[in-house]
Amino acid sequence: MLDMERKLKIFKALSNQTRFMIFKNVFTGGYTCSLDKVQPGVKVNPIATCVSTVAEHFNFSLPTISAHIKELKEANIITVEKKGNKVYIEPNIEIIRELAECFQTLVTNFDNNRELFFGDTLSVG
Amino acid sequence: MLDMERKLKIFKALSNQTRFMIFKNVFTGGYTCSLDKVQPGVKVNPIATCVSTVAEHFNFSLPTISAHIKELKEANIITVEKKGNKVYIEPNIEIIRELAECFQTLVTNFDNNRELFFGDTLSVG
DNA sequence: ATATTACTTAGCTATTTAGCTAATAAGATT
DNA sequence: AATCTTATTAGCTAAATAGCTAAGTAATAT
Repeated sequence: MLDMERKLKIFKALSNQTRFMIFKNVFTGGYTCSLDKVQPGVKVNPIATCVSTVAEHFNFSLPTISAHIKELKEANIITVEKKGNKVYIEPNIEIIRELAECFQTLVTNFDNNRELFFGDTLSVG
Repeated sequence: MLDMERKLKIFKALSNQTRFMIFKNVFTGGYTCSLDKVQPGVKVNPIATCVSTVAEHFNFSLPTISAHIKELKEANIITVEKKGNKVYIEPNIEIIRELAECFQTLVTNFDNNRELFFGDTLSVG
């Protein structure tokens, strides 16, 4: 389970527009890093593979993007893997899955408690 | 649907420990504001009903807590209602529900895309 | 009418953040 | 070996943030 500290880090990481966009970019851009393992040579959506490639999509300096990626990594919502010269980036889907579950649990518990207390359901306006 | 700006505000609101704890407090503390409407006089879990009551649970000044509550409100994850002297606070469950759905969609799409591309499923290690 | 309660606003300070450039490190290429 | 590519680190600045106290507003109670 994600403890509070981890959640705070994730929220902080995603609270900045630049980092949010980088995350989106990494998440939707492709998983060349994975692909390399499975089908070497196959290149799809090479948008978000490495730091400088990500940086090309932003009007910020490479060190700025690098620092943001570091923060996303420390929040554990992306993983990075150095291969030779480059740092390959992947979304950490398991953490996002956990986060989704956290929010879902919150909502479900709320609904259940409400039903228990008031004896109504959400469908009843 | 929550656009990026709204999401950024929510993440920012939840990225600070004090605000996170206030949110937790409000979320789990009780919904006296709602109860007042339904069953006037019934008091349950009066922990998070109003600003000063929330503030009692923190070692920060009332203005500090007030400002945090304002930010949670502007992120739209709580609602506030002034009744006479007091400001009653409730969690905005619908926004949390939307957020849960966003994350769930992200995860589901990821899994589907992966299956489409690689022809495997998550259960296959 | 006055005092009290509940909350917000104003104005301040210390700290953190997000950006930059320049310098450094470490592979890859020639 | 020398150079180029990729990325990080260091050191800087402007702006934002999170806390505070004091003062102000508005409703309630005396």
